[in-house]
Amino acid sequence: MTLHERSCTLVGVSTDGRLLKGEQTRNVILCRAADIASAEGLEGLSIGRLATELRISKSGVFTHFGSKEELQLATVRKAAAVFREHVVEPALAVPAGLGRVRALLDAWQRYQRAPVFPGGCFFHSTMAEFDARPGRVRDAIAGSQGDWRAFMERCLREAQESGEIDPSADLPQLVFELDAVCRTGAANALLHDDPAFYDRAARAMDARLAAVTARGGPRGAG
Amino acid sequence: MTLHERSCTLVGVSTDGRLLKGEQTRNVILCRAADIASAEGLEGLSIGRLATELRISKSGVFTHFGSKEELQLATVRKAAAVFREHVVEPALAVPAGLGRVRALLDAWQRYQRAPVFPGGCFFHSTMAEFDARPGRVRDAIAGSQGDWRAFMERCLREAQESGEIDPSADLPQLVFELDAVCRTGAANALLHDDPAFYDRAARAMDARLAAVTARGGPRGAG
DNA sequence: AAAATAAACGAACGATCGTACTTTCTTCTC
DNA sequence: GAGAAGAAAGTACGATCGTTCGTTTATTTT
Repeated sequence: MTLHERSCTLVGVSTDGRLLKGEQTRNVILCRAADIASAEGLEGLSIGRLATELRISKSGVFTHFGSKEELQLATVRKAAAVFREHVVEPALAVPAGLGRVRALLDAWQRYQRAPVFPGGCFFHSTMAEFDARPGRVRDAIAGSQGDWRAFMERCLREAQESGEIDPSADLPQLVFELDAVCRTGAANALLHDDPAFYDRAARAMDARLAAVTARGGPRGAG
Repeated sequence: MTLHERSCTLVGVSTDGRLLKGEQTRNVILCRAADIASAEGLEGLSIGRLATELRISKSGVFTHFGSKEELQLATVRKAAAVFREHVVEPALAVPAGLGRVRALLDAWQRYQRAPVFPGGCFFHSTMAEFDARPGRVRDAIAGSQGDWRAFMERCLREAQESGEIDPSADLPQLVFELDAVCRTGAANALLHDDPAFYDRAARAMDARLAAVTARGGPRGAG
């Protein structure tokens, strides 16, 4: 292996491409961290607890990240990857247009209902936790949140350009309302232990979408 | 003063009706506690920090509540009282009907924008924090949340009964959507430090209300 | 003003927090 | 398989957490 090849390898990856032991452990830690943080928040996440639950020494957990803030940032990135896997990728598997929009919203609602995170959507929890706490963690969360809305808007725009969505529809506004309704539905369902809120959210989302897919052109501000 | 009169006096109130010193202090503590919790969460709220900021001894703070959970519960009740004062009472000052509905939504949006809590709406923060954490605190938050939606629905029903709102409108669904949009707008405004989200929320709320106040009867699922 | 009660203090507890070390063991590379 | 590199353990630190206690100071009632 030449020097150039060597310097190009990723950290945590062995010479023959497999994952290094440390990288596997790091991943195990982050999976658990995202689970905990979805229920207890990113501050409730503690290195000692992580170590106890995973039967690793506290310093063993710590050295993977170097600081709690770095652990929190890595956890946010991990959660974003999980979200992409469960929601974004299923949508990308469908051709652009209204079908993809439907696939996206379906996958999103399935993700909210399914216990992929034990404490509900990771981003709903942590966004409320950090929205008034400036810093790198908040920025990371805000970034993920922005990416998500941008992706939703892109899917809607594709459907708009193919003529399946009213050309006069205000897409950022639509994205905002879909986001609001879906996340609030899931939060209420959890808080009141009542799945009916998922249905309310679904109904609202269907209505929003129906209002901009009517054949007869624009129909009010709806 | 008879024995009966004596036994009927409230705790923390002196014989001549004034507030006892302890009750005043307790109130000061709870005001600060609600402020902190709106930004840092009810778990981030710590007795030691409360004591330092208010220049009271830690034990002095503690004995007012007896446990952290009791402090959290008292803080939730205090925040609910503040919310009522800022949002519910201004609406009750207006005669029942569509006018009261408008007053309610106005007061609510003003409350979200104004820094009555430094960390945004207390209930948005704490609901996301406790929605997956069973216990008395979650029950208290869920109760307040339910009361709030019930009150909103009552105002809407008054307007419906007076013929100002479409009789076929699904009020619980409308309440859910108004709630979702308003709270998410405020949360996003804080997270991204962008007041435009308040306007998005306002636009969505106006549209929802307009859809059920149209003179020509029901117009689609809106 | 005296007696009774309430409120606040100050010190200490065990536990846990994040972080910093050194040491031991495992894993990868050559 | 030897040597290098990496991962995990172990221990200890200062700080802060919620809580308990006994004491002292304020306030209220008689």
